[in-house]
Amino acid sequence: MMNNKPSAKKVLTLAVPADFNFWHTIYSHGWCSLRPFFVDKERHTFELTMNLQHNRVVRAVLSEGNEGIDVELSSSDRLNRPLLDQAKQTIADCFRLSEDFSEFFKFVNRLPEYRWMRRHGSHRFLRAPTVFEDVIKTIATTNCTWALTTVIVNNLVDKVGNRFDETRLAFPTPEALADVSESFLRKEIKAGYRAPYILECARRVANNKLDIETLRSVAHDPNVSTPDLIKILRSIKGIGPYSAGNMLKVLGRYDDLALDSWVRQRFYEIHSKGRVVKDSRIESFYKPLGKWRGLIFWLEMTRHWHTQKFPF
DNA sequence: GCGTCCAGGTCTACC
DNA sequence: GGTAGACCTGGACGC
Repeated sequence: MMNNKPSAKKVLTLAVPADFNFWHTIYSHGWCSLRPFFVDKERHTFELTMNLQHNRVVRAVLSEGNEGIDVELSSSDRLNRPLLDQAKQTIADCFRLSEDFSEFFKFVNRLPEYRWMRRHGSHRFLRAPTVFEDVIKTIATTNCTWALTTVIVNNLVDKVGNRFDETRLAFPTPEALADVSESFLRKEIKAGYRAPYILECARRVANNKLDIETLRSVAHDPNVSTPDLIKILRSIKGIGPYSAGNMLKVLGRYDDLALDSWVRQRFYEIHSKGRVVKDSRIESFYKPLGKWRGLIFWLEMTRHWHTQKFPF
């Protein structure tokens, strides 16, 4: 769908919880530097372009306001009440504004070495408008440099995404991705051996064989165990132990460390004077932190990012 | 300039 | 169940 002439605009403010920190949430992990997200360091705004109902593409420019998140919405279509509500809900989901962290704060408050996490405000993992987008981006992070991840995601958005205007596009829908060929994903998107994984996931979602968008609510269901949730995630080809752990955090479960080479290196620097240690050593180090260990681990590894407004 | 290594891993075959 | 090898790409590094 071509939305070349954005005509409708709407300005509003989203209320935020008391523990919310706008920039620390945006820089909670690397997602903010992957399109369609965009950090404008000159204007101090955060942009996202999203697919909404009936294939409409809406752009949101967000900034830190006195009363919450100031939002400027643009669309080529009339921003009627249902579209407006969906845009607000999508932004709230990306920032996970409805997630209650009071239990986490009580937990870290008992631990002097982690008490700073209560005031820090980077505990809400930024996530994409859809679980599908989070999964495809996670697959794009595996076994490659961050530079290649950026190339893959940029190509997906530029070549398969829904257009908002000349330069801004939303992430491809499962239906759009399901329609491309494996060779296109390999050669044009540079996804390499990940191509069949991306394609299979898109086709399963597009054909209603995988109900991926319910996973956010499933993750908050206390009756679903983490091993069961991992089993569901691992059923998606291309999602291995690291990717499942990363997805758990994005979904809202924190009892997995999601070890990759970057966090391992950070652990070595912080806790073993740069000396390489076994994964089991890292696991046992954080085991006493129970269901919050994945979150505490990540916040500790990335604490240095937040000494500046734009860490990367 | 060229070759090699490895990076924010996963899958499959084989034992 | 554990492990070795293959897999795309591109940047860093040594020569």
